[in-house]
Amino acid sequence: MAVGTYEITHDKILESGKKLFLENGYERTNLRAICKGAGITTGAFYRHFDGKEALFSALVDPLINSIEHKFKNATNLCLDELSNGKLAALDYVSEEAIFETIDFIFDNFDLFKLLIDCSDGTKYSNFVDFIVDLELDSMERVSILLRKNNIKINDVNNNDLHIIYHSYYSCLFEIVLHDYSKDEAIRCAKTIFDFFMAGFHKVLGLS
Amino acid sequence: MAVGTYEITHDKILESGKKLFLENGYERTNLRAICKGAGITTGAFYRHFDGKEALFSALVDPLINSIEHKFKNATNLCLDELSNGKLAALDYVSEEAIFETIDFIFDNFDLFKLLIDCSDGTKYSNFVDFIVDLELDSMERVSILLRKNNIKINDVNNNDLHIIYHSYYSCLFEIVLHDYSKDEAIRCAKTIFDFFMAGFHKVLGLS
Amino acid sequence: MAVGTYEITHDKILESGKKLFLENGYERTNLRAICKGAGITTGAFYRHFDGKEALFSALVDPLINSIEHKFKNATNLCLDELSNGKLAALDYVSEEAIFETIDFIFDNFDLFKLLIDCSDGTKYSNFVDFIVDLELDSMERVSILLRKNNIKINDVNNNDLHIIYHSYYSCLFEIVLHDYSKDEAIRCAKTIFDFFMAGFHKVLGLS
Amino acid sequence: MAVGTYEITHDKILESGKKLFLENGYERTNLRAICKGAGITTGAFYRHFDGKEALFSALVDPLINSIEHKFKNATNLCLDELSNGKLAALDYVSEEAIFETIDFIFDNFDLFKLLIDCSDGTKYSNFVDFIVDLELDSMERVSILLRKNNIKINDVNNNDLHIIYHSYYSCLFEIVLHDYSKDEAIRCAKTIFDFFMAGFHKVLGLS
DNA sequence: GATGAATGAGCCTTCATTCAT
DNA sequence: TATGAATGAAGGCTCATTCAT
Repeated sequence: MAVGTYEITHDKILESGKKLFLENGYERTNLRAICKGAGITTGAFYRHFDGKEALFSALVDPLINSIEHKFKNATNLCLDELSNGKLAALDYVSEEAIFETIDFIFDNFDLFKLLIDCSDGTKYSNFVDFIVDLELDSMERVSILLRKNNIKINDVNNNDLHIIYHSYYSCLFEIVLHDYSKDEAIRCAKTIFDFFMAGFHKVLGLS
Repeated sequence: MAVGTYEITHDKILESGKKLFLENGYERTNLRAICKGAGITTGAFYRHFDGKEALFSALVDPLINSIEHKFKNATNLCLDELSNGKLAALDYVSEEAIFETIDFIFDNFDLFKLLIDCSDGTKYSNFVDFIVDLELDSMERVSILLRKNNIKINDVNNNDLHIIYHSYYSCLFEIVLHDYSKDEAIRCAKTIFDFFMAGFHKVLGLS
Repeated sequence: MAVGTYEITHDKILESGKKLFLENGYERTNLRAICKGAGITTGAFYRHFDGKEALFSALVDPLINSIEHKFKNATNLCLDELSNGKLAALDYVSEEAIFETIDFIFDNFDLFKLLIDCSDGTKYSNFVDFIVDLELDSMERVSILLRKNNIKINDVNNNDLHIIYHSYYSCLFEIVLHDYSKDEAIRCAKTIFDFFMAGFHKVLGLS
Repeated sequence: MAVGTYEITHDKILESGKKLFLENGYERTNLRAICKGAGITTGAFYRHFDGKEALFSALVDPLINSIEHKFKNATNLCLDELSNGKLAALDYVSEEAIFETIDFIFDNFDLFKLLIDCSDGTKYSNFVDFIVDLELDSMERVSILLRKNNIKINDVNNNDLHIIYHSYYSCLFEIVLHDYSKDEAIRCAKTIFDFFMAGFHKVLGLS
């Protein structure tokens, strides 16, 4: 598969942009620096992206889509199993699931860092809230099914839940962003899993 | 105590700065607007503050100092009591303590919001980490004393603790920043207290 | 009346802008050149005007308002006299009136040139149409009154009238913009008055 | 006559250029858009035209030449007939002639619109003046001959004549540019013919 | 001491044109 | 010969800060 100069430059811009956004944040990064980093002039940039925000989006949108997809799939899987009477699906927030998430974050380390730490001034500045909303949507659909199956689950105020899940995801992201090695991250994840599961059981009233 | 025009102007600048930083964030707020809001000229501004960042510091440093002070006092009190054999001090992260914290945050609502949500681009952008470091310093000194008294407490990796406490404080701040009324905030705090205490007990191995 | 440096600079910008807009047209004039002509930096410019188009508006709006005012007054005067039975008011497009108009255009020579020849790219690019609309509005109100007084006036298609009046006003403006001396302009106006009056009488069926 | 791909591309560029110039005017149209519209690359464009202005010229020059030709022919015809004693030639500004002109403008609608409304920023921006100069040249030659034949014709100042004819042609073009249907345009032309003929007779002193 | 006009470097973006491939 | 990526100068505009008055 031949790769033309367009693709090469395109990637150089993405790379340079990612590097500088990570270093300085979105707003404090200027286009000239990105272009210099990519070895091109500012004029050339606009052949590849519509502007600074578009570059940020190009970096980050694939991850956003991937996350949405993952949530949708996980939820559907969970609902299917519950419909089929397999209550074990409840454990979809299992230790295993967390490790998968850690894996996923590690695989997209830079992009997560971009979204969490460097997105101030873009439409992505509330990324964690976006994730939490996905989670709560999913949770609500699962809860309805659980109650139909006469499984008790505490009725927690939705805003409180939001805050708790915000905390949970922030925490997950912190693991990765703390410059842990992956092994350390996994060890840490175990601790955090214990920590939060205790909380979830307490608050949601899971047995 | 007479208050001269200097002080009046000074306060007006602080107020205008606070208002605009809260609305737009540090970076997207411009000095001219702050001056206009304070009813002064840009030239006059520099008689009061060394620049934009200095204004932000002036707003926020008192709170920072106050927090440092509070931590130091609480820690010393705790250590004193432990030295005197009163182990109940362990409960200093009690429900009551959380309510005190909530109170404190509410009393300094704007400044906390400034530090947490609007400090991007200043040296305060990692405010929560600063808080967590205070907490962990305190904790370490307490732990040492506890172990001397043969009270078992799990040995948790310091970075993991950092992450967990980061999560904890983020969560506390979120309560306030969610535009809850104070009553709602207190109700929410109860939930969150239950949630996190479960986690702390689990991870620290408190009985 | 003291004139501060602000006013001096303000006027210098207006002057420089007018000069360059007249020389190159709105679009081909750049702000840096205007500023250079005014002896200031681009930054200083924005203390005086919100931007390039705002500068153009500042130059031209007083004239626009003045024209609107003139039309309103003339129309009301005419309607009053007609109501009082003074049919001579019909002659408000008299030779005398044209000379007044010529005077007025000469007194605002640069601004008219700006609006007619140099406004491409601004919201004023259809200035002559604006004038014609004022004229036709006025005309319609007068016509209604005339017909009430049983004075016959041909019913000309409104679009045709628009075109004719467009032609008439373009012509008036051309007199001035042709770099005539005022004396020559007045002589020319006489010719043009004869020319157009013949046409108006023919088409409107005035006796 | 075979038409190669070169010719096809050439025409596509002309078409795309015409379309976009008409939509946005010369200056606000950019070459990249023209190329995109023609389905070619910017590089290819320069194989066909020397630049943006050259493209505009290529669109418009044939019409300019055709107009010049028409004027020359009409003048010569008129002069011939006058030489032969056929004074009726004077009527070459007849109703019929106007309709012919209207026809001609309609047949070249886009190009006229280009020259009149969209040529700002090109050397064609004073198209109407160009036409008027042709008319006046012609007129002068006819006038000389008329006077030789002892036919009286008022001696009108040349600049005044320029202004009047400018008005006349602007008006003619307005008919077409007003988005009239052809039938409406012809009706309007009748009105305008009456209007201007009255003026011409008055000013030139034609019987 | 206060004023506020001015600075000047910097920002993002546009575009006719060129030239290595 | 055609491509289209790249140029590079210019555009309008912003803003923390300075300094003559």
